[in-house]
Formats: sequence, C-alpha cells, structure tokens
Amino acid sequence: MGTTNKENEYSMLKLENQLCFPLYACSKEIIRAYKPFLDEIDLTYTQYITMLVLWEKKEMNVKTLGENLYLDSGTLTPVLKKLESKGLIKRTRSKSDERNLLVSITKEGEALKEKAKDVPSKIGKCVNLSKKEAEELYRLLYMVIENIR
Amino acid sequence: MGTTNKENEYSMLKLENQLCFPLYACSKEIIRAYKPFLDEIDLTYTQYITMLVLWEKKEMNVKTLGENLYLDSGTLTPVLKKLESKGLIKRTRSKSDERNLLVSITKEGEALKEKAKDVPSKIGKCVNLSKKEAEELYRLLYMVIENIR
DNA sequence: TTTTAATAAATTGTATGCAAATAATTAGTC
DNA sequence: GACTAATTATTTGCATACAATTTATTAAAA
Repeated sequence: MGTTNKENEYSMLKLENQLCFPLYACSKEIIRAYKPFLDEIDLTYTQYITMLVLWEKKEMNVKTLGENLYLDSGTLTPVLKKLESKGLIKRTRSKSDERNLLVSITKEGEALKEKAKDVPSKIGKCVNLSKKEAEELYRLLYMVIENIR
Repeated sequence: MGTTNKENEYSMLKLENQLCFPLYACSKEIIRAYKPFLDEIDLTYTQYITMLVLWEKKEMNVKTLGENLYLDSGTLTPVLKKLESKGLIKRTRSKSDERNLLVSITKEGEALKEKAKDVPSKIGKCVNLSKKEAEELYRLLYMVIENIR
C-alpha cells in the first residue's frame, strides 16, 4: 500500500513494456521483408513509397509529396534526384510559382507499376494476418499517429 | 464478372491500402515524440533503447545486445562508442573469449536511469490509447514480427 | 515601390540502419 | 599441432531521416 519499491518504480523502463519498441522493430522488419521483392524492380523502400504516391497522383510538388509520406525535403531531394536519374520521374519547376518543384511520373515510371503490381500481395503473405486483424492494426496505428500529431 | 479493370488490378498499390506505411509512419512519429523528452537526458532514440536493455541486464556482449534490439553490430558499434564517450557504459573484451566485447553499465549510466524514469509515462500520455487498445496493438505488432521472421 | 515576411527546395551536419568485406580469435578436423 | 570453419566486432559504402541553415522566389506591408 503505502510502500513503493524500485521494481515498480522502474518497471516501465523495460524494453518489453514500451509500445515504441515493437513499433520500431516491426517497421524495420516489414521494410526488410520488402527488400527481396523491391530488389527485383530495383527500388529501395523509400523510392517505392514515393512511386506509390506518384502512380496514383501523376504529379505533385515536393511539399505535398512530403506531407503524404511524412518526409521533409531534406530526405526527399536526394531520393527524387535518384528516381530522376533512373528515368522514372521528371523534376520541373512550376511555371506559375518557381518555388515549387513539380515531380511527375514518366512513361518508364508508369511501366514499372505493372512490375510492382504483385508486391503488396507477396508482403501480405509474409505478414500473414487475418483481414480482421489487419484492419484492427491499421486502425490502431492511425489512431496513434493522429494522437501524437 | 469476366471483366477486370485497371482500378481493381492496381488498387492494392495505393499508399493507404498498404499496412507497411502506417507502421513506418507511426514508428517515425513515435520516435519524434520521444525527442523532446530524450533531449532532456541527452540521449538519441537508439542510445535510449540501448540503455533500456543495459539498465535491466547490466552487462551483455554486442551480439546479444543486437538480438535484443534487432540491430546489427554495424549499427551498434558507433552507438556504443558514443555512449562510452559519454561515460554511460564501458566496453571491454571478454577474458574467456576475446571475440566478445562486453558492454557494461557505469555508475553514471545507472544514475541516468533515475532521470529517465518518467519518460515512458510521458510518452504514454502522447500516444493516448486505452489499456485495452495498447495491449491489442502490442499483441498484433509482435504477431507480425513473429510471422515475418 | 521598397522593404519585410513567408514559403519551398536544397544544402549541411549528425545519427542511424544494413549489406558486404575485413580482421581477430576460437573451435573443429585431419 | 597445422589447417580449415566458424564466430564476433569493426570497417566501409550506400541510403535514409531530420534539424537547422541557406537560397530563391513570391506575398504582404509600410
């Protein structure tokens, strides 16, 4: 009752008791799981999620892209230069506002979509959650993201 | 029925439909949430989770530490050198097997535990999940980690 | 309109994170 | 015991990530 001991006082300071750790570990493990599939289409994980957005939206400035991916221009600039050097995207300054860099997908970039088509289902097999579990996980993750921000 | 369209064929290739992305984003956001609290005790996130293990286990070789943290020696070596330069840990080769580097906590490292004591509850407030939700998230994350490995 | 403030990318500096190669040590095999 | 595995860290190279600064451009204010 009125007694506290070191066990209780510090028990939260255990790796296993911190939600952050499985989140961090799980994120890294799932990115590692993507690697063999992404190697086949010569994309890194960051390049892949960038292409995911562009396959859907076709054109976007760096700022909006960063808001979609939760990445800043310091991270995106080198990624986008790399994707451009591979011929998958084009980088052009906006005519109406030269501060904006417009990132748009090329024909080669569009073509890659076909090769990337099966990646999600392959990963789904690795993750191996039921539809219900996946939805619950998805819901909880976005809840945490919302709460933190 | 017999008709397929591009919408369905590629619908999984949307950022919002991939479980990996909220995982990746949530992990980064939660690490970002730690930053102000960890700044107060002058630790980076990686240094912090390393200290978590050492506060509990006192001494450990690099390999075992890496298994606990899901990190390899290429990542850990510079982190451990940094922690040693701060006086929080000691690095010594094992007498019985010189291949092993024993990482052990110092008095200063022990003392830091007191200052780190309240970090988990502060983060808990930011994450703001119910006990039930946190347990469910925890369970699902470890399930994914198990399934992937 | 000149000045100031705000915005968008790029750059710089620091810290990860991982694969692959290397070095040092120990264990196993002949 | 000499030779070959295997094991453990370290190093190297590449790719993020992010804070802070800088540069270029546009918007707003005086």
